[in-house]
Amino acid sequence: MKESYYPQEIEKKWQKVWEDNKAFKTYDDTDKPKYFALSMFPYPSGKLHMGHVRNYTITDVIARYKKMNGFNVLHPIGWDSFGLPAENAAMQHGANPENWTDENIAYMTKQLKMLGLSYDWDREVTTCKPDYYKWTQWLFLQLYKKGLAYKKEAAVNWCDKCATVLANEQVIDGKCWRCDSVVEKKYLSQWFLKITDYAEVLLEDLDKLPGWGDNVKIMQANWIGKSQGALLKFKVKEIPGMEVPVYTTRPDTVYGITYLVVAPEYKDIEKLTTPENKAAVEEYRANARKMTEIERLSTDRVKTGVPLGTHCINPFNGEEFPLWTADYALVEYGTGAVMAVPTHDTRDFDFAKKYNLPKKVVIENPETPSDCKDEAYTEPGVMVNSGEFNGMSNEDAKKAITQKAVDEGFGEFKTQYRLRDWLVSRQRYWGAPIPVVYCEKCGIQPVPEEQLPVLLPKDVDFTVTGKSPITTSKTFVNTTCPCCGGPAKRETDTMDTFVCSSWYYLRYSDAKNANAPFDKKLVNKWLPVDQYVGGIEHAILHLLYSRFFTKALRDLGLLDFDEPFKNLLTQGMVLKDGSKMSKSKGNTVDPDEIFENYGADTARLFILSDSPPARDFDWSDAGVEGCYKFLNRVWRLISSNAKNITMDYKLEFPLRKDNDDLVRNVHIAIKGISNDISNDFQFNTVISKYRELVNAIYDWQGKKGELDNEDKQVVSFAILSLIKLISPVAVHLSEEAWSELGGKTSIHDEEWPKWDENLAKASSITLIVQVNGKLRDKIEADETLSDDELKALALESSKVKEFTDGKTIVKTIVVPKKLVNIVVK
RNA sequence: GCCCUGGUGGCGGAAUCGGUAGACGCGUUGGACUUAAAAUCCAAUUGGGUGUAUAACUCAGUGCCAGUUCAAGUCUGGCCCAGGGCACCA
Repeated sequence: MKESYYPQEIEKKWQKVWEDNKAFKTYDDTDKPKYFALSMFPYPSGKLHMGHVRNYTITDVIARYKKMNGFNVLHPIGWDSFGLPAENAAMQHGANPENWTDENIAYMTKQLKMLGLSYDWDREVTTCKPDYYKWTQWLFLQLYKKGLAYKKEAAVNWCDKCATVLANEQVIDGKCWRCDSVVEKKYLSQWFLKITDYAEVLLEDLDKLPGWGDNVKIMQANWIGKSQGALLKFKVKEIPGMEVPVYTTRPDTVYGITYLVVAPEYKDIEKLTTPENKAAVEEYRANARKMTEIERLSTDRVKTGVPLGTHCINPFNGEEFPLWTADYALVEYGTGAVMAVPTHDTRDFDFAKKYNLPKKVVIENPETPSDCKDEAYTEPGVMVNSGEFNGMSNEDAKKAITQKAVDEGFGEFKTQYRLRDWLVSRQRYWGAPIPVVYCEKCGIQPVPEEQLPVLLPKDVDFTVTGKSPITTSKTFVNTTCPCCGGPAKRETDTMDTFVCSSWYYLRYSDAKNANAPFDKKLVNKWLPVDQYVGGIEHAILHLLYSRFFTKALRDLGLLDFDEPFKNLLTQGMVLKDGSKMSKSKGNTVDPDEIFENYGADTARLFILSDSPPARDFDWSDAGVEGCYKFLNRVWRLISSNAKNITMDYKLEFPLRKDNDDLVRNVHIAIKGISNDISNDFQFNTVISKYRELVNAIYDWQGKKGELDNEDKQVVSFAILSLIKLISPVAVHLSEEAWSELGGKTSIHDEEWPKWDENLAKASSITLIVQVNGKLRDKIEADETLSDDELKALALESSKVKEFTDGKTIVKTIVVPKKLVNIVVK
């Protein structure tokens, strides 16, 4: 065995062996329990960044650990390879998005292999390949048949720079998630997936996910935004037969309504406007249209509005109140109309104050009644000025008032969600074509399944601006109607890439299936994913869409489970100098350089070492250096002992004290490391424990001269255990060392070491002695001593006596085998 | 404004149930080895104080203020700060 560590050479050597042997291929039929470990698959942007390295290393260590613990592990990888960057690159360089993508995949594949990741490459999936997107299209058609995909004209988010529409989930603070440009509203006819049908179950089933962090679950719950209230209908005084319905969560405040607001885009607004008010209303609406979403939704903007001239009648008390339009009412939520109660809603209060609209208190705290002159009263209280409901608590009144509305026919109980349907069409080339055609006679026609895939055309001009490159194809658009055989036009929109990524994890169970997206038996065998690892940025987007897909496909009978990801680990970001690594800041670290200078094992060790996986990780060059030194230290420990180590060692108890202590340290390490991995994958403390074990072996060795037979058995046990423990992280070093020491098979086929509970603790205990809760002495004691004996031992201590002399002992607390606290006065 | 997460040495962080605060590492300082350097190894490293200064001892200390307890980084109440999410959602 060579004396010094030479990572570049051994890493290359073993990577080739593993590839040639298909060392990490997963077979479907074994008796072992299954374990599906999955990283969120990458977009092939060009090169791996450190966030990828962190993500894939975490999952790889988990996969390897589970394999050593007897699981049949599925650990695949693939490419989320449709999307705008490829198309933009093509436009800039006159290239083809497909070539650009293929080159990136080839390069990144090489990097993944250099990292020593244990993927089953036979299950690789690539969403931009026809053998994959055929099934994306097929699934779209199944959703269409079920009424879960539909086309409608709606106000949608438009990003001018990306020249496409966006889903609500892709608009962050009124800006495009990808390019940060301000998003506009446009009225367009677009394809939607009916995720709102699943709003309730998507919310409820969050409770079935104890293996997800609360932060993610809360974010999803907020996004779904369930609220319960009432739908109330108000007759319009001036227009017989016309009603304005409003949704409210505060039916208890109906007696306090003093006006009603409709959104500027409200569908009946023109009917509700009197001729005298028409000009002012038109002008107000025109201004509202001009505003960006950001301006419009800013909460610190002064609220504005204009009256329509008409009035509604409050069915509860017969009062009349005016109708206004104001842009603080949102057309997309509820009915687009709001009943305004300035006394008990802060927004209505602001508006009423500005326009001098009346206020009427209907809820009061009896102890501190407020006239609501200075601010709205939004706390619970007792009903006043509310007819038959006076004296009731406002919480009870919500129900009672709604019930009255139900009984008298002007309202109903209503549950409202903020979640909107998922807009999936994109006016771009590089995506899965939406498989429908438009026929003048027959209307929208799905492409027959046997004609799938609808292939992306190649005769495309990528340099066009203002329209999707796909529309420049001479061969794509014109087709025949599958229904009447007459001329028809293909849909030129492609699908949001998030559609492709909403089912890729299912495809891994049966990646090569040419007859179906996946076999039902196989998908039910491997799924749900046991451990999913990825960035928090997908807390809503990908994770919500995937949950929706899984439930929809279950309802289509394609699979039998209802949640795709049993456990979710959201890893923190990789930072450098306290801020996120980015090209624009110039603080990136190139993984290739790290592999070249230190090797993949160092990179893997370091990326796991300093922070727990869920927390942000600050990259430091000194830290990498430290990990490299540690691996050298491990290597030297092994190589300098190579001649003393036998694979078939035997420990014969009792051992001499120093040897017994080393064996104990090994068991303590096995136990600690196993527990840390089981407990939320705390790899940072796992690595501390590697170091402690290595230090312990060095210390032991430092006190020895020539090793006798017992020493050799003990050091064999210690070092071979160390190699196993470190093998999921230092995958190459451990393989090389194992092989050099005479291992017949791969270290990665070994079993995880087990600990003996009796040996996984120190041979004696350190008794902590406190006086009045303060540490005064530590005494080495035999662990068999009883509580009384420990107490006596503590009282004998001279240090304790200094603090107890001349005082009365009030009581003594003994924590068995650990601590004695003497309370004195 | 609402919700979530966090706040521990110079730094990253550790600390099953409330029971030795600061594991492990980075950095720093001193030393050994060397002609020298690198590498390696050894030692010190929360702050203040007493001190025979290489010993030994002592007080304070986990964002702030209270509380519960024999005992609080850990539990309770009230604040402050940082990061993240949502936000005119009626």
